[in-house]
Amino acid sequence: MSVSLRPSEALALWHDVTLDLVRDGSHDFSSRQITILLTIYLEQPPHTVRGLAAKLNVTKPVITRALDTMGALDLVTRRRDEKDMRNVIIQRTVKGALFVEKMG
Amino acid sequence: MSVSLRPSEALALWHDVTLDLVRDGSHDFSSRQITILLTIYLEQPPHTVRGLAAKLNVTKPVITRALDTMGALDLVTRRRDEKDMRNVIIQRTVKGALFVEKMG
DNA sequence: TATGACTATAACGCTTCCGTAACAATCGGA
DNA sequence: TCCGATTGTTACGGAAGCGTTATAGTCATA
Repeated sequence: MSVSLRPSEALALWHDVTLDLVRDGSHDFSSRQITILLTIYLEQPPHTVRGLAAKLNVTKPVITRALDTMGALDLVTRRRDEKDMRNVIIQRTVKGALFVEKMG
Repeated sequence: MSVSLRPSEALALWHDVTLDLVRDGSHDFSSRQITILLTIYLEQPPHTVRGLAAKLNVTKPVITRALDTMGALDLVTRRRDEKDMRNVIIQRTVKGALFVEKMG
């Protein structure tokens, strides 16, 4: 299944999605949080705090805090890297996958 | 010009756009603010504070605050309704139109 | 093993946003 | 002409995010 759309229609589609997210009111994510979530679920793993911070051009505490809040909602999980215990590997969850898929 | 895409590709596109917005760091809008902005520029006017609040399912002060911050950036303007001085009509600006178009 | 580099996180003060509640201005009908 | 209803805004206390800085744990190498 695919759709064909012009930029204006893409904006309208985007508008509809964010409108639903805002109207729903269940979660109140910031733009950064949504971007982090999409990065985790759309780009190839493994993801680390440092890697995400570098990719999004933000500081590391921003990533840590976002993972805290999303982890509390069970949208993301953290695990220490067995190979290098300094690293933290961000893992996807079923709930998070369903959430992202729902956006699509 | 148009593109054809499946839901997963739409998510990827969305990801790219928000990623650019976050990486750029020029403005740091919340999801609500972006949704309000898109509503103003994509849906048919006139827009009022009460109307936007009802449509987005948020309280009126949320709209007022968003209009304050976006008005400071010249992305939106307010004007009293001549017919009913209680109402405030939200108007688009050239700068705001360019910003929204840039997103598309 | 001792030291410096590197990772993620915690602590701090600051800013911004939230919802509730109160407020002033305006409308419209009794 | 009042007076209740409606509109947008402001005030307030609390919650959450930010960047900088400091800290604890881990690695790697001399």
